[in-house]
Formats: sequence, structure tokens, C-alpha cells
Amino acid sequence: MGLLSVRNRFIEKLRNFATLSDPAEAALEAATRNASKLPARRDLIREGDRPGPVFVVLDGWACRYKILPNGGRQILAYLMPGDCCDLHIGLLAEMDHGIQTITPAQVATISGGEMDSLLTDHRGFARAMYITQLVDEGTMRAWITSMGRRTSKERASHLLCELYLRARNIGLTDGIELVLPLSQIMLADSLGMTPVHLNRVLKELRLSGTIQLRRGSVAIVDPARLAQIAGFDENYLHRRLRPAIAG
Amino acid sequence: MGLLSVRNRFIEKLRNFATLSDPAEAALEAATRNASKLPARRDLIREGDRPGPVFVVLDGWACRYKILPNGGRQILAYLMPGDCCDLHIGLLAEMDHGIQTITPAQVATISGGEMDSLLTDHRGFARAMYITQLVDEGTMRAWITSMGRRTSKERASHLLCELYLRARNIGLTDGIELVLPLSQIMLADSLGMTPVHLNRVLKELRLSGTIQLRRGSVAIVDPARLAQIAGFDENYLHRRLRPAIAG
DNA sequence: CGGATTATTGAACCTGATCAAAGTTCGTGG
DNA sequence: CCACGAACTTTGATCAGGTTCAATAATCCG
Repeated sequence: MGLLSVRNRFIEKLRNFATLSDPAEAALEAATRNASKLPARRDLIREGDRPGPVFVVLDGWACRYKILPNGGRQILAYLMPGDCCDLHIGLLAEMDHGIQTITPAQVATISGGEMDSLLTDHRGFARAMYITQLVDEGTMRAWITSMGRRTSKERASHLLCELYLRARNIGLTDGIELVLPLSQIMLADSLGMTPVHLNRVLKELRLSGTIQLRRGSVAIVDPARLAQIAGFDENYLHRRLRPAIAG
Repeated sequence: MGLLSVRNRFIEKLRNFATLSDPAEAALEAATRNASKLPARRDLIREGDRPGPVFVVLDGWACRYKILPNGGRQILAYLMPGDCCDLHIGLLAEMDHGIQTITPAQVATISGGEMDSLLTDHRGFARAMYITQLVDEGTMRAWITSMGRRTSKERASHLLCELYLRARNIGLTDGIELVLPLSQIMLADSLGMTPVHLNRVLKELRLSGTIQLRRGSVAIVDPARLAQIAGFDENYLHRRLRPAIAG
């Protein structure tokens, strides 16, 4: 990476899933050059909105969420640096969920037409995007499984495992330490429990020496134990990929 | 539909999402001609298996599921006649969940290569498949929301609403009556609750005159009430679509 | 520095789980 | 065609995980 180039976490992520040609990287670089800085808690798009371009989070965190009639909130997924929303989002008439920044974030947009050309012109990019989508789906299935069949302690541990691994994959960890800009309220809204109960669960994990909590970060002191509590199997993140049969 | 042609529920479903050219329909007809009859409770593929071709359920029901270390099962989605699994499934090294028939079923397979040609040759088909995938994702998000933030009664009602609407969309209902080949055990494994408790919830819905239960079918006696209990918003099924901008 | 948001703890309560048993329905083989 | 066993449904009684309500402490942000 040259001195003048800023790292592009979107491209870095896609490289994990496929080989990108130089022209592909250049095109992606160009396509995400329009990134703008957004404050925390800013909606990129709301449920009911008509979808427009694809959002690419180049830096910072965001989340997908739904609000229920009774006012409750369910967080559906976290977008970390390099993540993006569904590539074909523009085919829909209406969003079935909202997307909001959690921290201040750098977000680029790629129009449907531009995305289509990128996909047809750069097969490596297309491949990487398809895999990305499969990973996102796998993650949703893991969440459903957690919510349905894991206890609150297992569930919280599972989410921490996931976030730790995802963060590590993109170089966001420092050893066992993970920068985690999520309040316990957000975590509780992800896990389908109350902040009060989550707080007690975290306390238990803390006291057993499994994790350490600071504001804005977690340290996974005993990863093996955490994974064992969670019944964590990282297969759904699909780091091991099928070797491509010819470019 | 000519006298000699058997209805192809896959094609019928896709027509809801995009206009298919005659050549496209012919190609799809040909691609699914290899369908074979499978018995109930037969795994199409298991967690950990290396994915092969795309499965298309032409008739009968199937489900995606995960088994947990402790033996518990979580059902992740239902595949009804016309539904198929992820179109890019072949890119992965390993399945993160299993797919199993529920009833005897007619299942066709489309190889990755064949799928790729179909997608490039028939844009309407590609469009329909992308929308299908977005609907599947929306459905998963609705399930996460249900599990996280709805009570058992709301959750059960929500699932019944979903299944009723999906069945009606493909002509599987008879008025308020819905053919539902799901045991209460399966429903409980979908909803993240015990069969015992689900049974009591269903009893309550039955006694309040909201639904009627027979073996293998449900009648939605009071759809408005059921939707109101569930807090059901059908937007995630994306029946209203964005009009295509040119072919 | 001051208001607002977040984290932590306690106590009472309730939804849904667990354990157990009886009643139904269904498929299969005799 | 009936009998049998297996799987599913239904009901009861008890228990526990997690919620709710409430109050205090800690932290952040402008």
C-alpha cells in the first residue's frame, strides 16, 4: 500500500474471499471514493424507505435493526468496517428494516447501475460479494439458532465470539482485546434480552475470568472457555473457502 | 398450461418477481426436468457437507435446520413448493446448516455451472432469483425479530401469518384453510419453545376463535385478529415490487 | 460543570421450561 | 382389516430463567 493511499477496508475484506484483479481494485477504489463522514446514530435508511444505492461502511460500525409496534427494538446484524448492505437491495420497493450508524462512520454509496457494471466487469469482485452475502445469511441463521435454542449466557458468549473473530479477521483486535463500541443496551437488543439481565450475565463471565470489560472494549481472557460456553462453531463465517475452479 | 405439461411451481413462483421470457421458461423447465421423488425426512444436505448443486423444491415441504451440541434442533426456514436454496451455495466449502424434506417431495437440482448460464442468459430469471434471496433474508430477519422481541403467543401467531400468506401466494390455501404438514414439535423447534408450551399457546388461539386446528391443516378463522396479535407486517415478503426500469 | 445516558444492584414477579403421564392418531405388518 | 407400536398431542404440577420495577452509581458529552 503506497504512502498516499488510504486503506480501503471494503477492498481488504473482499480480498479474503476472492482474488481481485488490479483493474477491479482500481474500480472499487473509484466507486467508493464518494465516502462521506456520518455522525453516530444516523439512519442510512429506515424501514419503509425506498432503497437506493448500496451502502458500504468503510470505517466505523453500523447495525441493521427493526422497531416493533410496542416500541421494542431488535438489532439484526452488525456492520463492521468493510461490510456493506445487500448488493441487490435496489430491486425492492421498500426496506423491511433500517440501517443506522453506531459510531461516527465513513460510508460510501454505490448506485445500482454502477454495482451492476462492477459485477459484470470484475468476476472476482462478484464472487467475493456473493460469498459475503452467504456469510451474512449464515450469520443470521446463527443468530436465529442462538435466540431459539441457547440460554442467555450461551447467547451472550456466542455473540462475543462472533464479534471477536470478525474483528480479528479485519485487524480490529489487539491480542485478546477487542474494540467494541456497543452499549449493553445495544447488546441486549441484539440478544433478545433486557439490559438488566445482560449486565448480570456479563458480570458472571467477568467473575469467572472469561472476559474483561472496559467501556468501549472487551478482552477475551479465556477464548477456549468462552467458545465452549457458547457452543461456538465458526463454520458459519466461512473463512475456509472452496478453491475457485479457474479464475 | 397445456394438458401435457405438469405445473412447475418454481417457474410459477419466479413469475411473481419478474417477467420470464419464453426461452427462459423453457430453459428452466429443462433445468428442473431431473426432479426426483424423495421420501419425508430425507436430508438433501447436512451441516458440514460440501455443497453441490442448487436444490429446487418443486413439490412438498422442506426445512433448513441446525442441530446444537446438546442435541437441540433449531429450524431456520421452511421451503415450500417452488422454493429453492441459495443460488450461490456452491461457492462455499462447507454447509453451515442442513436441509431436509418434511413431506415426500419432488426436488430438482441445478449444477453451479448450469445456474451460471441460466443467470447470464436470462436476466428476468436472474432478477427473480435475486428478489427471492432478498425475501429469504427478510424472512430470516423477521424470525430474529420474533425470537428476540415477541412473546410466545405473538411468535406463534406471526409464524402462522407468514405461512398462511406464503401458502396463499402459491395457491396452497383453500379459503381460510391452509395445508400445514408440520407437527407441533417442528413448529416448536422453529419458534424456540417447547412443544408443551406451544400446545398451550395454540389451545389459547383455538379457544379464542382465532384459528382452528386439524391434523395437517390450520384454518385462520380470524385473520385480522391473528395479525394483530402477531404485530404482523407483511412488508418483508416483498410482494409489492419496484417496477423494473426497462426489461 | 451539569444533564443525560449507561451501568450496576436488589427484590418481586411471571412467562415459559421441565417432568410426568394419559390420550390420540397413524402407519405397518400380520 | 385389525392390532400393535411409534410418534404426536394434550393436560397437570412444579420449577427456574429472565423480566420488571426501582434506585443508585458511574461515565460521557457539550
